Amino acid sequence: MEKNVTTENVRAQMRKGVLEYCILLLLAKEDAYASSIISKLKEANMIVVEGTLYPLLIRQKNQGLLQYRWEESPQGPPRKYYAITDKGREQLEEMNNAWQEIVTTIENIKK
Amino acid sequence: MEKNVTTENVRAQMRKGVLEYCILLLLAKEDAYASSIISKLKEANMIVVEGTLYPLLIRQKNQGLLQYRWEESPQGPPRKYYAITDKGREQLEEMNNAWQEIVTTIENIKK
DNA sequence: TTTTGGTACTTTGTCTTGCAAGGTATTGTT
DNA sequence: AACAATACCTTGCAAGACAAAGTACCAAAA
Repeated sequence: MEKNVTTENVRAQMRKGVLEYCILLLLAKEDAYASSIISKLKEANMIVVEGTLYPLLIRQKNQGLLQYRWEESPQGPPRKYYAITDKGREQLEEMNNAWQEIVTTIENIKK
Repeated sequence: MEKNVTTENVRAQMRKGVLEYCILLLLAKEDAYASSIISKLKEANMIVVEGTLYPLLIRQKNQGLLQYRWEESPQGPPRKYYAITDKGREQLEEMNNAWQEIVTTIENIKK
């Protein structure tokens, strides 16, 4: 079944708006490093690539929503584990509200 | 309770991803001109300004999703009424699916 | 010990898009 | 004529997503 380019664009654009939200949701459950975040999001159908994620993590860290620590990897270079901060959890609550609002708004417009 | 700048940004970003979707949803119900679209979206809590909407309508028209006709206004200059096309309705279906997927994805990530 | 392959992090350049701000045009009222 | 209200449109800037290319580390094979 051909999912044409336009269709992919539609999905991509919608994903953009919730990407930061997804990152915080994931990190609220457990610490993770960039590559593992990409895998997890992929599993959940939310495609992200490195060039998107790395700058995004840095932005969120600079905003004080995240912090990180280096950890040895069983194989390969060390990993930069990100953890959500208290401020990040506050922001996450805002995002939960914002998300709920958007969902409601769409439902209203559909009526 | 102060809704700070950050909070507004969070909402704004989420809205972005679904703006085009909202336009098509509205126009699928009835034809409308730009100013009225802005009012309707505002009512539904989805703030859009002219500088965003006009280029967006033009893009959607250029993609063949919309068409327009001029109509006299009871007062003031003529209005450019936009109507959704068949192609637009196809696209809208895609967007309905995409939206549903995103909602499901978020729910999955929350688990 | 050099090479290869896998893992991970980072940066650069391009393109799209949202938006503030300013502009143009039409009509009716003062 | 001047003004106010309604509409439409454009410009310039900034943010962000992503492809692509680059850097670095480690272990195992050659």
